[in-house]
Amino acid sequence: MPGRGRVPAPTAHRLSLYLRELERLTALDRATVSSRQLGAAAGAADSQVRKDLGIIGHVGQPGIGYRVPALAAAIRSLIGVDARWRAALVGAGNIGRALASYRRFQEEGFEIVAIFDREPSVVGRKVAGYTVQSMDDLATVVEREGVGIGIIAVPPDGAQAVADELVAAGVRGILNFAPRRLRVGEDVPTVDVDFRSALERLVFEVSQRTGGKGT
Amino acid sequence: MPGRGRVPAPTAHRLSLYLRELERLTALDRATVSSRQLGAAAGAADSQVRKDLGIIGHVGQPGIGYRVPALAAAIRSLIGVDARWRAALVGAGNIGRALASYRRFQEEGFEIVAIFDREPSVVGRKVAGYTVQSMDDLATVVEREGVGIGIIAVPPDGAQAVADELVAAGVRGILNFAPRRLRVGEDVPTVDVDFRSALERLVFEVSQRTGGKGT
DNA sequence: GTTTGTGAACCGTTTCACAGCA
DNA sequence: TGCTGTGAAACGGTTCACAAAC
Repeated sequence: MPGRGRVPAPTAHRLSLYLRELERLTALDRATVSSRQLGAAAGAADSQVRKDLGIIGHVGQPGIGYRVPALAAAIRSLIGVDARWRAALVGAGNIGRALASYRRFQEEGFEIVAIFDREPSVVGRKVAGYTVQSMDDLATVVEREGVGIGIIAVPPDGAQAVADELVAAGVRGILNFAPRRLRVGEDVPTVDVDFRSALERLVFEVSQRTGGKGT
Repeated sequence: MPGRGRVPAPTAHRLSLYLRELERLTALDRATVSSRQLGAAAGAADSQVRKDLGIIGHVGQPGIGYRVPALAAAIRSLIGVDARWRAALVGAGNIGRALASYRRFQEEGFEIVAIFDREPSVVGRKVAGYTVQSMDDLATVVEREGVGIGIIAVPPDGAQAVADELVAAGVRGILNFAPRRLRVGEDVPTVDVDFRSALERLVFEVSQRTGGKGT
């Protein structure tokens, strides 16, 4: 597997979408896919798909396409989801509870091993089968359980403090659901998921498209 | 307000982040911001911020910066969130329930007016103060309540059918939480929010950064 | 001195086009 | 014929640099 060079961010995002489609095709017992089909599922041109997959190496067969299981395995290996990842979730509010119950994570090699909350009245409560723990135990649990990823699902004002604690505890990456940009070291990647921003982007598109506003 | 030209997608996204920061500054009673401050809050260069805000017109004052309330109002107007937007939520599962309870939406001019679910056993149940309605009533409610936005929070296999029904009912844009690309008409914009894809992007970054996988 | 607004240069991704292979 | 792999061209967003304004 050659091509250990820099992978552009847009490509990384699309690889994830290709994998999603490959898993669907696996369930349907399809043996091969063309770059065109893959592109349709990810909203990309076929030439784009071939460029993206080029970083993996020569995995396609001219005239045939890509072998579904082999390509899925190659992408998983490249992304790093062929290994198991253990995550700590901070925040037992609405979003935190939904994430804790979200089956799809577990199915894909991600495992939430513990839930934390700053609020004393919430600590000790049962949430989706987990007992909410105190932030005081964060560092201990991260080390003992070998947690690699922190998930932040707390209100914006508390997000930075939680991020600092997660980094100090030894987490290697953060998934942030709080609508606030986190300041962390260069060596700790952060990915933001912001519902409101997504909704605003949508409303903007709608307004541009139809001119009118509201409703 | 000139500059009614095409707005690049990355710019639209950043405008939303600028607005987020402007609201924070408003709460702090700050009168002005510089492009540098705004950039820090959105992860962009100061020159980038000035270019982005350039589409609004001459809103900044050299030597001073941008007036917080005026800029916030200008961005809101540009995005279209100065008007109220009514949304219909489809899917009363984990994510749907979290979204229904998510206060931040309501605060910002977005209002979920009804929740629907295909599952008969769920219809009629109370969720976050709403009574879950049958999909049969979708078109009626969309028209009667003047719903402009559809939110999809159902499993992937049902997403496309729901999208079709929403479009047929007259929705003007779709916020999609299902991990599946939707095929809808060009005139109905779609914005995807995909947790798993976000997690995979994060894991990829971590793997690249540290070389190692897992944990 | 500080900070905006903007044309120009820069850079990286996307698209094109076609040779090569099944 | 169908489809991949890949240089080369095209495109569009980002960064630079500086004149103008406060």
